[in-house]
Amino acid sequence: MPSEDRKKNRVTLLDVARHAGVSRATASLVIRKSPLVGAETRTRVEEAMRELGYVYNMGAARLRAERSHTVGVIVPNLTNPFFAELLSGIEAVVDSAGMVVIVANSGDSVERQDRLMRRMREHGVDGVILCAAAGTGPGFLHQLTEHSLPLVQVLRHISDDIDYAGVDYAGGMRQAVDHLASLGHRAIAFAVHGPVHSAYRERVEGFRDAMRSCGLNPDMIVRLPNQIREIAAAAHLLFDGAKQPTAVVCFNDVIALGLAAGLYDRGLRVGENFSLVGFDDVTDAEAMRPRLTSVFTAPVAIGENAARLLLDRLTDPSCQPRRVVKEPQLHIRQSCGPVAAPVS
Amino acid sequence: MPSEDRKKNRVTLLDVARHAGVSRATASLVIRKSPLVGAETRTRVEEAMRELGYVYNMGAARLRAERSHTVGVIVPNLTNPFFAELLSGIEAVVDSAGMVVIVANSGDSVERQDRLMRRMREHGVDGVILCAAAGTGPGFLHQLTEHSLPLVQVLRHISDDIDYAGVDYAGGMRQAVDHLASLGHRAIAFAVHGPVHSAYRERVEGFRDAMRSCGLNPDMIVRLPNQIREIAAAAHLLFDGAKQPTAVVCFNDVIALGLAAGLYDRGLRVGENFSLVGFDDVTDAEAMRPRLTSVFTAPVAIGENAARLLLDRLTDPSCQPRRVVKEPQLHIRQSCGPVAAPVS
DNA sequence: CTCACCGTTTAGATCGATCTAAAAGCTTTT
DNA sequence: AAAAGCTTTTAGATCGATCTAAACGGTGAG
Repeated sequence: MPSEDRKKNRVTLLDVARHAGVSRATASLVIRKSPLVGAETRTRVEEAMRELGYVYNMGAARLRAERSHTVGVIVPNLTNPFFAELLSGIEAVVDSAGMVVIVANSGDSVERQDRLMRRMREHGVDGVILCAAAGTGPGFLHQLTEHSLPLVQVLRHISDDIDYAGVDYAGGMRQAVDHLASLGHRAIAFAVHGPVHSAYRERVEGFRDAMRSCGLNPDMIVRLPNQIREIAAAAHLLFDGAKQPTAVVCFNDVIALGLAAGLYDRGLRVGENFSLVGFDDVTDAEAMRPRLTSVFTAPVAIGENAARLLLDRLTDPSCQPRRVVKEPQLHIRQSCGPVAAPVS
Repeated sequence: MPSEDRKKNRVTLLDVARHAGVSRATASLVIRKSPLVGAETRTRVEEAMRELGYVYNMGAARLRAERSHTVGVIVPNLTNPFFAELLSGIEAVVDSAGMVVIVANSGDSVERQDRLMRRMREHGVDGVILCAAAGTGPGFLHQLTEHSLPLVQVLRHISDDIDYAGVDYAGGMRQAVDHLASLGHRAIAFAVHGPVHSAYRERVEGFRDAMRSCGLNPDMIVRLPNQIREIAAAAHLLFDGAKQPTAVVCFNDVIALGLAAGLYDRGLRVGENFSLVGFDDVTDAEAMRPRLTSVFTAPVAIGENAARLLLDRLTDPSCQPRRVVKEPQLHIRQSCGPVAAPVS
């Protein structure tokens, strides 16, 4: 019977209102669960929505209300499992606040990051969670907040004036070094790779401070290839220096896994005549043999923290900038042992 | 007064037009790179945009043009590195088409998936890439496409009438089984876990078919715990049956890594007296020792395929449903060897 | 009887872009 | 000189919601 062939099948709020015998405004109030509307009217409208199969049009709402129920997330690398877990934590909290996540990958390039940030603003996101690309200056961030775009830094810290959710890398390094020192190790190397950003510097400085406060030489820092598959073959770099390490702290678990493989290839037995500590504690740490002792940095929890920080700021845009820094935790497994005879 | 700034300071297309001495409509044409507008006018408008610091308002544009430049992606698990790579491939293609990705996590629950899909429609996404939660019926998908929502299935195949990007799991299984058979293995188990969905069934059936066509018993299917950390301890399940396997094909690399650890704990030497083939070829396959022989399923490329499929459908919504099925590739490394003396 | 007041409902303006159809400016043809 | 044809520009309607300020019906106080 209803053969009024509308160009679009789209059901609008006006259709719902008419069907329920009220005005557009009232129907709008029902949707937004306003207490202003009478109980009987409410049920009538809700029923009409159901009968017509109405779907809310955020786009129209956002235009008027200047609220998009959308948050942007920019990370430097989506394939890294660590960022995947971070994203997962963010998504969970954002979703439960009834909002959605727009995700983008800066590939650690500031130019791309610039473009993406512009796109985020074009899409009218209510706020952005940013793991800044290496080389991002504080000016870039302040420029955004001055455009009154709520912003949260995650994992990489650029400016004190802007919310930040991250990890106490220095504390994590202290735990790793203390653990190795307590096993008798004195020549401990630090294996790094990847782009240089605030988290990188914090880890390196954290390692050096920890070594110094144990009275050990903090300068055995070994740079490895960025390509994951080249790490194993580069394990020899650990022993190219003057002083021969008996243990190594790794910048992350990717390096730890690569080095474990490379050390195995060189005939060393990790956990017996060489010790290895990872960083991040990805799920593989538990799966490899020997099980990897690693500093757990709880990426999912950090993502949740970042999202909560942003949601808080959305409700009160003028509150003081906050820092939420999570204490990591050393998970001791099998990859470290007492210091053994020096290796040739 | 930053909140007031937001309203007052917002530069609209009208401001740009006035500043350039043209009408709103002309300015709009310039933005959309229409050939209709004169060269001199174009540069004048572009200059005005730059001077005023104009940012495009997608929200307003979408309302009128019914195009949001947004695609939804729903995956069953964000923390799984495999899906992270998939997402990465999708994001790259979508981004280079000038659109953005809204990502959501169904947690393999059809109820959540239902909610998320509704939210996607509320946000007016132009299309959705869906890795359907286990238990999703074809009716759910058809209901969506009948609402004229462009849809692409990825990795899990529910309906033939809807675009699909995935992997030839059966072909991958054939390669894995053939490889083991050529090494002399005749008692080959298949280790599975996780929820049952189309990809699950395809892998299981692929394995069974491959075994049958080698004249081998296809029924040694061993179910392992879903929890990653429990897999290693469950390795004994492989040997609980009547027939003792000399090799195992794994449902994915997560299982392979877990079993490798568990077999090591039982004193078996993978690649020497027991053989192991993984599936997916995550980056860790290369990093573990012995290096894992695994079937590479190219998640990034599949994500790219899915995104391209969706973009094509957006430009021509009425084209025939297509299937893009990628052929996986067996990466032979060190975890398989010739059949050895039966294990006790 | 009027007025103020309450909870509820509504008409009409509004957000910032795009679309449509027509006008304006120019050249070329009749 | 008028008509026709082309390119370029524009006014005004429009998308589907929210916001504002006022109206509405009913009650109780003055």
